[in-house]
Amino acid sequence: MMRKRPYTRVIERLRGVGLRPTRQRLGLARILLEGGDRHITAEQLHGEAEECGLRVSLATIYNSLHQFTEAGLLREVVVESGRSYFDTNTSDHHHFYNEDSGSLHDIPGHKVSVAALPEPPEGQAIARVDVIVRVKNQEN
Amino acid sequence: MMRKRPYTRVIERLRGVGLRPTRQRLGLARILLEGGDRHITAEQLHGEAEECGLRVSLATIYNSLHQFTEAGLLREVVVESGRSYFDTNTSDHHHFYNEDSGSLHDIPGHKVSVAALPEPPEGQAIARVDVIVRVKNQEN
DNA sequence: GTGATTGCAAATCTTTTGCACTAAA
DNA sequence: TTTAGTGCAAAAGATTTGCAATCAC
Repeated sequence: MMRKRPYTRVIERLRGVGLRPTRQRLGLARILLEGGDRHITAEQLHGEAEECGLRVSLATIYNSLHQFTEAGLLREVVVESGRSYFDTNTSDHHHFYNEDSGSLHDIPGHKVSVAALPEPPEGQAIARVDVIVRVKNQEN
Repeated sequence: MMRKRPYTRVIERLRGVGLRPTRQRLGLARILLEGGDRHITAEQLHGEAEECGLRVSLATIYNSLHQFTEAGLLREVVVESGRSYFDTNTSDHHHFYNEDSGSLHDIPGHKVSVAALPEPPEGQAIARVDVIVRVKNQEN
């Protein structure tokens, strides 16, 4: 009833992190930020954009994913060389990664405790701690 | 004094995991297994092989790295999409990864404790838990 | 011998780049 | 306007593949 300008929230969100809300960024942000938590590759996002009727080149997909990540709207998850996943859940958490299927699932941060980390080498500061629990199907 | 056949140990090691000790595999195994603990890429290993006067194609480097990993002689460490590191230390441990320099350092397994892991999803078993402590140079 | 292994070159796949064109402010 | 953003096509890497030649046993 009150939504005269339906995407106001996403537009504000982009502006808030210093990104001009172009048609492409707006469309991608809606796909990424309005669904629930998910893990997506550049190629998948490209496919979803097309399904939504949004015309975006792969180059722009990559640009946007990196800009969103830099801005803190996404988080990059590296579990497999040669393919990057982007996680729409930016809160403190870790991952289950199934090496057979390639599927990723969140583990809430409070479910894992990493204790007694050693000090990082001189002149370096911890940016993040990633815990990846690699699982396999029991059949194999 | 007693070493009539100098590479016997490496040959046995390869045979032990079911790999025929060819000239290439033997040379690579010596580079990889006889130095201390290290993290190496396919390209780096290729370079070192050449320095040692060992002629090996990149295809064989990749084949060998994967065969050695499968056999438990190496461990693959994924910290960055688009580049694989192979770790000659196969004991229980984790890693510091410097995102500025790309350098990897071991953290002994007993220095980190991961507590209270949730059960993996139905029908799946934990294969390994990787902890990657991402650090950055303080200047940046 | 003969089956495993290798090398080469081409192919594949993901990601990045350069630059002319387009659009947001 | 004018500067940021986009698309395209080409380039760049890393890794894989197909297949004939070679090697270990």
